[in-house]
Amino acid sequence: MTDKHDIPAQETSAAEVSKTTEPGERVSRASAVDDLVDHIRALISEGGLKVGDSLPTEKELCERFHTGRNTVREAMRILKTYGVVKVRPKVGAVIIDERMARAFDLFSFNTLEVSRETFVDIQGFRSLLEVASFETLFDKVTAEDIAELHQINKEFLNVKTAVDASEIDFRFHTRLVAVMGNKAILDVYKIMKPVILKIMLKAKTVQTFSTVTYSEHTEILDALEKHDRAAYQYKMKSHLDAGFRHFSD
Amino acid sequence: MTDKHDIPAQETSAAEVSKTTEPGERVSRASAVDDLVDHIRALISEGGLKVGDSLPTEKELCERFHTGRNTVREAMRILKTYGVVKVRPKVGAVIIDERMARAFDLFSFNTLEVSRETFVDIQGFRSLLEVASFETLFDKVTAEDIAELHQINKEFLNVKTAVDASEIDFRFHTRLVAVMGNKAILDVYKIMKPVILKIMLKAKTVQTFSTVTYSEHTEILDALEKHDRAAYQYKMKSHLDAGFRHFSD
DNA sequence: ATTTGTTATTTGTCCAACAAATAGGAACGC
DNA sequence: GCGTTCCTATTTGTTGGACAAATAACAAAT
Repeated sequence: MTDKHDIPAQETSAAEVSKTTEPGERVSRASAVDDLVDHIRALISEGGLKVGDSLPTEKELCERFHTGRNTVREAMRILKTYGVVKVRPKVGAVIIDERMARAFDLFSFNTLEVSRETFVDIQGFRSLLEVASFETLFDKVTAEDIAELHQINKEFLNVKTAVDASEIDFRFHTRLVAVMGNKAILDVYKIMKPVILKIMLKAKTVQTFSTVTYSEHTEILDALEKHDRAAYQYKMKSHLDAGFRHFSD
Repeated sequence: MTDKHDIPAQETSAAEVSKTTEPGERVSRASAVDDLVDHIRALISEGGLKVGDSLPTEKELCERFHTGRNTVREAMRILKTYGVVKVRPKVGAVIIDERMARAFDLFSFNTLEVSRETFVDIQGFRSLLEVASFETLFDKVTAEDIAELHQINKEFLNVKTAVDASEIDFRFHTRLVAVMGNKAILDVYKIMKPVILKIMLKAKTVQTFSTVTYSEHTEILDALEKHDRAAYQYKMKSHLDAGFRHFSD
């Protein structure tokens, strides 16, 4: 159920009427808190507020949107959790942008194991971004890209822990995705980082990284450099599929 | 390791003491809400709770952790925002794992004033998700998918405004992406909705929707049904490229 | 068996009060 | 003038209580 505010859902039909009968007031379909979050977001966008600017105080928000302070506080709690505002007593709420950090926090949350479905979906996504994208990749890749990728790959050879190795592995794949020159795709890839790291770690030991992974990467780069579509697709696909071998649950 | 949800707040010096002096009670450095979030997280991991299991009611949490209900509610609001629990009246809080969707949400905050670069990137992304994905699409598509897609497409014929038409257009493409059965991909597609709608609206009038767009969709579906790769890629690619024709800025 | 209505429980919202933190100014001393 | 200390007003943090809204579980009626 789409109980969240992730879907704008215009729904301009003014069927029900606001109880407060304030002229020009929006009709609320969702909860008061979710409505308020939308209002505050609008306040930020339409007011052109930037990082460092202040939001109105809780009391002012209560008055402006005709709502209780607890509702305001729950809305602010959402924005705080999103990493969009930072609140301190007396000084109030100032706008920040720590969303990327928050995205990573979500999965360092050890309380919940990442589900197998999420793993499967993410690997499918990667397959699209790294295998099926070969057309764009071949189109845009430069000699500098290849050189940098080789550079990153070399770091496998003198790495100590599996965690460090998985970081390098991720850097390699991120750099590859970056070749496409598409910021939206790159951002999405970065958001998936925590899960991708878990996949990489689960599948490999340090030895594996410095031998198998290293040579697979090399083969992938060779195919990329030669614009050998069949080879690239085959190598990259089996490279990604390797992440699944160590799944049992 | 960012220990807190808000501000790390290093300050490990245990200068202050708990005022309640309850024996065995933890000394709280952070806020009551953050403490409670930690407690609930501990409750989840130590209790081995999985997706689908229920958490105690708000009242029980109040009693168990000696805190007020508003504090409990703010803590639950954090967990809800993390996508870790889903709360419904009467039923209470049930553990879920929607963290990936929430992570993608974070990044969907800038919907106002999209730059041309963003437009280009999003269209490139769509091209990957809808054109380059043909392998997966052909693999997973069913007769029901095709039927539903035709159903959605038919709605173009009796639509009044361009805004309504663009909604249908988006539904069509979303349903197509859903064929892949990958939740992560679908979530990403959904957060791109505001930008995609703008692209669709900018490129078309109502007439265009009910004629050109409708027939292009039909051709795409035919190619999809026949598993005609070349035709599908060509039709879909030119369909998406059409969105660019009306750009001038 | 299905529908309809009732009830008890749980979450949603609002209010009022007080505690804790602190920015900003006042008073003071040098 | 300049810095320090103290005070105060403002703002957020927490709690408890009250009522509304939603709804699962059950009972009653058809």
